[in-house]
Amino acid sequence: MTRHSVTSIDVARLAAVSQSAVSRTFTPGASVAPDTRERVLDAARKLGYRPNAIARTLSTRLSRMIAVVVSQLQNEFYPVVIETLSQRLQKDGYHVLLFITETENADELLVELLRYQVDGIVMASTNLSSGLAQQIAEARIPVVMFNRASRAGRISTVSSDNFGGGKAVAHFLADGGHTRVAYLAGAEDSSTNHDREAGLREGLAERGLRTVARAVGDYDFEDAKQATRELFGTLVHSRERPDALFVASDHMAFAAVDTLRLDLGLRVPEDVSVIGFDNVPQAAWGAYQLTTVAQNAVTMIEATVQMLLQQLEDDAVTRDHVVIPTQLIVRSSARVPKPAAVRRPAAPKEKARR
Amino acid sequence: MTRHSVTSIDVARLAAVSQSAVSRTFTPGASVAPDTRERVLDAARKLGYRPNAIARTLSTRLSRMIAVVVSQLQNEFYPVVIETLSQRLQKDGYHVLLFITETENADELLVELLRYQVDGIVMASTNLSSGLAQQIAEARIPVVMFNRASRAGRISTVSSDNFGGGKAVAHFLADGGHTRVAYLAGAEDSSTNHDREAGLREGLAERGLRTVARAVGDYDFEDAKQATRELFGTLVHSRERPDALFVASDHMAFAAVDTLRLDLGLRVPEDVSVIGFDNVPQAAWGAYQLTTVAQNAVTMIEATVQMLLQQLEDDAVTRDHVVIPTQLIVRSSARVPKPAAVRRPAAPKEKARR
DNA sequence: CGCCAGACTGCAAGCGTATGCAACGTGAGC
DNA sequence: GCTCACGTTGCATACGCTTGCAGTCTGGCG
Repeated sequence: MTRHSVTSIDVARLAAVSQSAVSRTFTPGASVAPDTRERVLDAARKLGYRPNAIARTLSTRLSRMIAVVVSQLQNEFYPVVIETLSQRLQKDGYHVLLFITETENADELLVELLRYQVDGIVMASTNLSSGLAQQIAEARIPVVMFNRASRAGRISTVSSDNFGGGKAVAHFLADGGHTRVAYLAGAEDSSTNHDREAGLREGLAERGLRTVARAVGDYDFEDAKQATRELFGTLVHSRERPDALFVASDHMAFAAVDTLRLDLGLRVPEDVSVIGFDNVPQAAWGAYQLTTVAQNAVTMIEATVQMLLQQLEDDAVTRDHVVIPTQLIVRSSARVPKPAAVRRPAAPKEKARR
Repeated sequence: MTRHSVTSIDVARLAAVSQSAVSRTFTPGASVAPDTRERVLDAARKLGYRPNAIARTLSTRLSRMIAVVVSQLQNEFYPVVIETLSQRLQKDGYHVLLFITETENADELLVELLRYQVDGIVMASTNLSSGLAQQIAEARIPVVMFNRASRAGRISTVSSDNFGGGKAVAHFLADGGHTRVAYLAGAEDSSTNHDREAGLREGLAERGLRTVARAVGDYDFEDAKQATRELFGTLVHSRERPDALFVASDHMAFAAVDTLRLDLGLRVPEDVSVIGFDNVPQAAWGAYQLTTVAQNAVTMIEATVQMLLQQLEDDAVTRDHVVIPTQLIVRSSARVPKPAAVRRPAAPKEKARR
């Protein structure tokens, strides 16, 4: 009465071979004579045999499962990431054990997760205490931090060129004639937020400008609305009102645009230019047409998977930091520099996307 | 040199007890004397011992893993579902093995998945061949179809009252004085699409109306744009142009609104009322303010998990069909019936949501 | 004081597969 | 015809844990 109790032994019996032979026919690269293999496959088909991956894991110490830890699923960027990553891993025969954590610090979850003998871990927008990072390194299980730089230095990371992206925004805004740039920050303790802001500041500085205001949206939609009100609320009719807003994520940028238009009665981009970060699918939606910095999710994921697989292959935990270039996608939520006003070679224009 | 080679035997040795004792201290409800338990926990802590869930699974035949199969991750509804479901299952100590499939028919994936001895399966917006459904039933592993009615009758389902939702839309539109209602369909072979459309038709019929046009968007954004052009393209200036459009999902509705406004120069809702289905977070965004039929994801998931856990507990595969009520969320993408014009008790108004 | 129930504990047999090792058979090469 | 390499096979053990069973020990009760 147990679930699916057809084992390799049953198959062996029916095929009149040893259990080893059955195991071998299901192990790529093992030595089996063609006709016994046929006999085994026949028997397996007749009995509805499916190799037990759990038992195999126990024996080989390889589960072919990769843990993916994500927070921030409300951010439209992450569904795309999960989808792409999952399919990419499936292509290589790996399976995704998904963990969603509300908190950024996922230690307890991770401990739970390690029990499952996952072959590797991808942490997307999640941090790891250095203590646990240490433990994991000792357990020799490869980890890649996706879209986060680690504080615990021993861990590999894949991220976008957040600094460069911020800088590109600064140049674009400056070239567009904006002089009062505000920044709507994400989570203060995240490397993404930090780098994007630093890039913005440096880029502005290069043009003799600096940010005139700043508020924190914590990568949250509602918080971003509130932050936008903080930034603009009292200045709607003032000359001191910012004329541009760089938002640390598209997700928050939508909130900002809504608030500017509907709560505060400002026009985007006529009164305020808004630029986001991520280039989520919704940024292309007609009502927002968000100018934004694209993260190349596919490339980032490819790099992530490569790093992971490499480590698995070598059976060695290494450390590496890959930075993927970003690209400014120009739509219409921010005033576009007039060709004459461009002081540098034009910013890259939006490429065709499907 | 193996990964994490601390086993219960190591702990037993250090604590000077039998390996069984170690196992028992990590098995809730097992009989262990308080002081040996202490000794074991001490030793475990010293060695960094973590019970091996794989070995436990092999022994108990319970993996505490639930497979979740999803397609359509671009539809904003599913990230919400995955997040909620994942956290709900985590709460009960289950883990999510995630499979993303582009095709609606996920047979090959499922086979792969069954090797992992998952305790249960949730299929979200995915169909199962009846052959495989049969196999799974024989393997006695519980399955719940989420947001899909099964063709293979032996499987439990949880879905919204799609028919009722469609009907509510029909009444709302009719009461709003619309007379030329068009339908933008999802995937033709999906129960959701079928039921929503049937509800719409019946609701309209009750008001002496019927749909005047229909196109298929296949639950896809780009396809929905194209479908919208088909429906309105040649009729923009015609009196025969539909004055209302019911779209089978919010995801497609955004595409429809964009197309109507930007490609075709029509106003929403002044020229055309648009109503969606799902009530995804983006429906509340200022630029769309989509009137839509809410699916109560939390309730649906709770029902799903209950059905699953119940079956696991009873160790029996049962079949049940739960239908969760839907609710019309009135925003401003569709003309609202004037109080005087309402022929029935007013449609439920939008509730406060956070 | 003897007896027994009950709480602990350890032993050992699984759970289903992988794989090193030795045995076997075959054909090639001489 | 003999030897030997090599491809194939089966045996037996290991992977790390759970759990039925039987034994030990304790305290309570008559």
